[in-house]
Amino acid sequence: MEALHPHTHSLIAKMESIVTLSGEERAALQRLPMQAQELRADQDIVREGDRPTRCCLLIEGFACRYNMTADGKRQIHSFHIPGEIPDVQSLHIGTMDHSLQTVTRCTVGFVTHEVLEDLCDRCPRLARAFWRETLIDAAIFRKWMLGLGRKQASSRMAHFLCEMVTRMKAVGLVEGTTCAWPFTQTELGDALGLSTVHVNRTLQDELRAAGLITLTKSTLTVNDWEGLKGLGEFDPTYLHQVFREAA
Amino acid sequence: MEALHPHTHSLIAKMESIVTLSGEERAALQRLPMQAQELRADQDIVREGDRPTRCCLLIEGFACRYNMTADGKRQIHSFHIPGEIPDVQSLHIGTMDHSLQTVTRCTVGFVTHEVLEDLCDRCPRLARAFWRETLIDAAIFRKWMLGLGRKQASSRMAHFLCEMVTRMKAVGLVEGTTCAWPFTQTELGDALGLSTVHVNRTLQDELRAAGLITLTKSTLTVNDWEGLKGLGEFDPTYLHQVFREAA
DNA sequence: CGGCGATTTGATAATGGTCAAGTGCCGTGG
DNA sequence: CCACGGCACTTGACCATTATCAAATCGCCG
Repeated sequence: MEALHPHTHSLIAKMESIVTLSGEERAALQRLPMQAQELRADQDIVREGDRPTRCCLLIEGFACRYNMTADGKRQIHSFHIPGEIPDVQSLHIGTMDHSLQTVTRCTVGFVTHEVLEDLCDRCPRLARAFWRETLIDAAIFRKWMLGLGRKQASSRMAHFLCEMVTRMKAVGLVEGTTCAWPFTQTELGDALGLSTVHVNRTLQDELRAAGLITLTKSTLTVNDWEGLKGLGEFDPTYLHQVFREAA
Repeated sequence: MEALHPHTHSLIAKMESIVTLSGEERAALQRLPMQAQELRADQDIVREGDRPTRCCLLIEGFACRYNMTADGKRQIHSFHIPGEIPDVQSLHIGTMDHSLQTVTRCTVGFVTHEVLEDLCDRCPRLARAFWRETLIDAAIFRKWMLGLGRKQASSRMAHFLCEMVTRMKAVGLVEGTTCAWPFTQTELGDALGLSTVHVNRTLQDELRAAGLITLTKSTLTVNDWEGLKGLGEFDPTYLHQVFREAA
């Protein structure tokens, strides 16, 4: 059975980072019918205005959700890691008010609303877990808003790095103090409300110069977790994870 | 029966703006056991770090939720109007990651988690409606993030005005093109990520000068809805209301 | 009438944006 | 194997939106 759906490992890892699953619930997730698909980087999965009839499970790779202004500026409001269903909300809200896009090459699994609703009916605790996940999403938005509205570029950036490392750690994507880093500086800017130029300068002058991190095109190493946490005023409580904070 | 709980009128008006209620559901809401209380302006109802065992129904008046930076700057991430339960999420997320505060004098009704969970069990469609409400909340956050990260002060402000008028209209708080306006310029700044001074200048130089609005301490009149909408790039779809847009 | 918070206005400073140009890295094709 | 092309990153110079500091006025409530 399991062999038929190796795709659910990341889903289960993610769910277990925010709730405790029973054996039955785990089994139900493992049997979740889905249509797997490979996608290239920078491809829209659903767009603002769409009325999807299925949700997208991110099996492997990274994705983001964003909105755009009339003059073409983009604001990314969330990044998604393997195991997440970035658009569960489409179950309850018909029309997309934003777009979902791959950041890297991705493996995704499409699950119909019908299947998910059936799952929620049969396993009310899973329904609550999905609700909980959307609520944590909203909590992340709130902290980002605090940064966008009231913090300096360097602090905002440090907070963002702490958040991503903590979330990745929860699903086993961090090795010691190092993790894969799939984001370009342009994407960082679109998430932090900064220009690419300023992202670059902030990384150089505030984070790398202070020895807080080592960041290459594809890898992030946190050299001084306490320093980074302090600069970003990061407190992981809002992620409401079952297991606490990265080291 | 009804006489015992005149407090549920605004709740029902709000619920009906986002879902269609059956008679039974309406009755269940009307009988909702709660402890009513009067609160002064600018009083915290729950604080970041609390682990509340009840939710707060806003019966009359306006409230806001906010976070603060270490150096005391405040970011308001939502305003709440009568009929809303700003902290429903505490049902599923134990620890508050932000604070809830009155903006004006308020009448609130405290409903225990127990009572709300029982209500959700007995009326699954109401549970879904609450979920839906938290999702709309998140949609509002996303649009605010677009403003905070990527729009100019004037556009952000115009969008905010459009949003509030549209939401108030949905629960009958708008008279023609005029509504009560309970927010100070400092509160506006804390919501829009601007200094009070700049809020004032933006109102003067961009919105009033262009004849878009008339704003006094306590009243807002929209003189040019289309102009305001245009400036704010406002499209009410994201509010996912059952009845569309203000006039 | 007095007092205090909210609003308004002026002057100056700073964070971060824009424009421009150059470097480095990596995959592709000859 | 090496040259080419494109994209991401980097750096410099200049500019603009918005913050900060300071002070005056308005308006409401007691």
